[in-house]
Amino acid sequence: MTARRGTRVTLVDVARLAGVDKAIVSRVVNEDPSLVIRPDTRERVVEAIQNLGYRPNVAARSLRTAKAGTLGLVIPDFANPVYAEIITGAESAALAQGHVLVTGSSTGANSSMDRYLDLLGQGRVDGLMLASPTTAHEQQKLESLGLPWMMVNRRDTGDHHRFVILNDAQAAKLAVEHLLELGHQEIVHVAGPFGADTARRRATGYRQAMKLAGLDVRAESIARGDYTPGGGADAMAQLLRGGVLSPTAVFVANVAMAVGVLDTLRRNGLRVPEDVSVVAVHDLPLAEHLVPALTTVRMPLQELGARAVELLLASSPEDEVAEVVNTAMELVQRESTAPLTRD
Amino acid sequence: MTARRGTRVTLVDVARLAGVDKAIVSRVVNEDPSLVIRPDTRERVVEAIQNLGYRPNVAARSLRTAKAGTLGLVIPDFANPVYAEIITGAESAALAQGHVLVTGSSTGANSSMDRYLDLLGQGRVDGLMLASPTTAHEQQKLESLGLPWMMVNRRDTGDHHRFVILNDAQAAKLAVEHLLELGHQEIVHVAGPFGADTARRRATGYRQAMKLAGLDVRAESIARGDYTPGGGADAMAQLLRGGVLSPTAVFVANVAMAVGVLDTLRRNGLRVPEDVSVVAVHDLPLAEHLVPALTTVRMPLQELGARAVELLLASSPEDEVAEVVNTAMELVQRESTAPLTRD
DNA sequence: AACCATCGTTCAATCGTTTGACCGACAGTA
DNA sequence: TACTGTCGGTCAAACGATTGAACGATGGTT
Repeated sequence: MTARRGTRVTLVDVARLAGVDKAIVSRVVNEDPSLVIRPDTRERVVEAIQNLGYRPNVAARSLRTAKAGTLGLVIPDFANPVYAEIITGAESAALAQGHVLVTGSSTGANSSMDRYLDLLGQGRVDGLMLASPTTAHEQQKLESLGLPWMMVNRRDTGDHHRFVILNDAQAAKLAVEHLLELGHQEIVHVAGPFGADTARRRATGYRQAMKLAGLDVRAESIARGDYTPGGGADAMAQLLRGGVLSPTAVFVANVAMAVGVLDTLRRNGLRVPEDVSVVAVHDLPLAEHLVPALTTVRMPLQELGARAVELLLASSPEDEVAEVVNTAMELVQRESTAPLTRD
Repeated sequence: MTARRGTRVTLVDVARLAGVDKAIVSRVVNEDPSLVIRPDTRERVVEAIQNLGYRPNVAARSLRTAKAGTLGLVIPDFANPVYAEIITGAESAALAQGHVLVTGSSTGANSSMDRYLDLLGQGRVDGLMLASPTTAHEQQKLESLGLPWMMVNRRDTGDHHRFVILNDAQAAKLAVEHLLELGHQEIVHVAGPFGADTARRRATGYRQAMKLAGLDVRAESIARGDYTPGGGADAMAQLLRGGVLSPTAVFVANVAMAVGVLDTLRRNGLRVPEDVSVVAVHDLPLAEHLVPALTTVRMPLQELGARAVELLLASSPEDEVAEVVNTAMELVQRESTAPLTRD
């Protein structure tokens, strides 16, 4: 209640009011198990803390303990809703463990990755999660910070094993199996860019599911886009042009490209889902509002973020971290997929 | 180059290597203007810093200076792209001034606003920006922290004057004037929720623009939604039902509601833009991918975030802060608006 | 020759917590 | 009585950077 503005309340103030040494107060605050104390003394201390509105000073504590109580997360772009989900999951996991999450984007005007590493590598964070593409030079810098770090939703090509990813292949299989169940056989794939390992895994899942169903996948059945609407539109156009057989269904590697795919189909006079079914990975709010509403496979991105935090907090800089989060995925069926209708 | 893992390099290490006192090193690092030093000494110091890869310890510095070098931003939800823009702007402004931005959401599982204030009010941040709704109790708590703080894109009803907002009325006027220029007169408004002051200002702008054009605004010309697609759909349905005259154009208070508005219009057999034109505030990536692509008024949200940071860093807890960011807004014309065609 | 100013640098207190070491009082035991 | 062991605390040294004050050397002035 007594919240004096301006004056910071310290351990000493509390100790004085409670008539004990500050060491006692510190141990009470931190619930030191080695502390033996009379109940009434503890009472006095707790009361004094309440009365003065004492809050431990983070800087002093960090200085002493060499722990910041903070984790860093670097993402490419705040506007991408995929990262929003990762952030949300990471944030609440961090909070649950008494840590604060600092999220930075690596593409801002003056916020290069390098700049961030400089800022964060001074004891400001206890660990770092990277959902952004990272150069070898940056990785080296990371190593030199002596912090635990890991890639999130991204598996790097180096010899490091420090990542948490999702089961993208499984998601792709779910999507393709849905199309198969609807009777489709001419299923093409709009894949993600070469550099993205999520794209690679989704393509693999597509191939596996097709193979399992006894269907061929020819080179012309796959076109690569860059995870943007424009890229998706182009890739779809290419598939329509090149194919000998006309596809009755499309599996798209992400929702952004699906937007372009829908557009290309519409421009070519193809109705969705009457003429062509479309399904994409992963479910985003946007998917519901497209016309037609998009069928998707929802991936556990929040859990990915949360798991990353847990692993980070439990690891040393030297530890290997390699995990595939295998929480169940869910097919979200909307208007863009329908049973095959033979003309 | 010499980046020893594990061992932290301190001022003393640098001082020893350079053969000077640590005070000198500190002053060199901080570019203390009162420092007089021989060029060759400075050289030695700088070199030692480089060689050891010295980075000042933030905790120690914070403890001594009572500054954290960090600003806090609390938003309701990371998934909302409106906040993504504010974050981006705030982040790069903060970085430009050598500060780190900590962004937290107030709606997460265990991340109530209260919890955040607890975590941040321990010297972890030098100031706080709130883009979330705030209770009186929370505001009181804020005051007791003795930090400078302000509301962002939200003006509170209290007697405080601590906010940065945009010129929402002006945005609304731009939108309505666009419709007027296209020849529309029966222009209705799907407004935002009662609690949101942005909604109030946009409604005011709508009224002003109509009045300026010599047009009446009757009560039935405005319906309130809750800034969600569902709310927009309902509000539009209400406008179609209640009105004596059928509207030829709709001004929608945000893009999320516009999604629902488009849906309701479609379900009622009205084509956009042939039968009804639709324009919304503010421009989001999503707007481009709706069918039809949505005409919007782009607001300077990044600048809002940036300006908030600047004002925060330049203010004391006692200062009043009340600013309307007046950067030019822009009408982004797409497919959802067209000239009035008289049947 | 004594004095003073300036330059370039060192000294040392301080920020608020944490934590191992230490210590007096009291009870139980031999 | 002397000794040992717990209980309930106190003491003080860190952690690393900042910053006002002090200080020795040098050169110039009178």
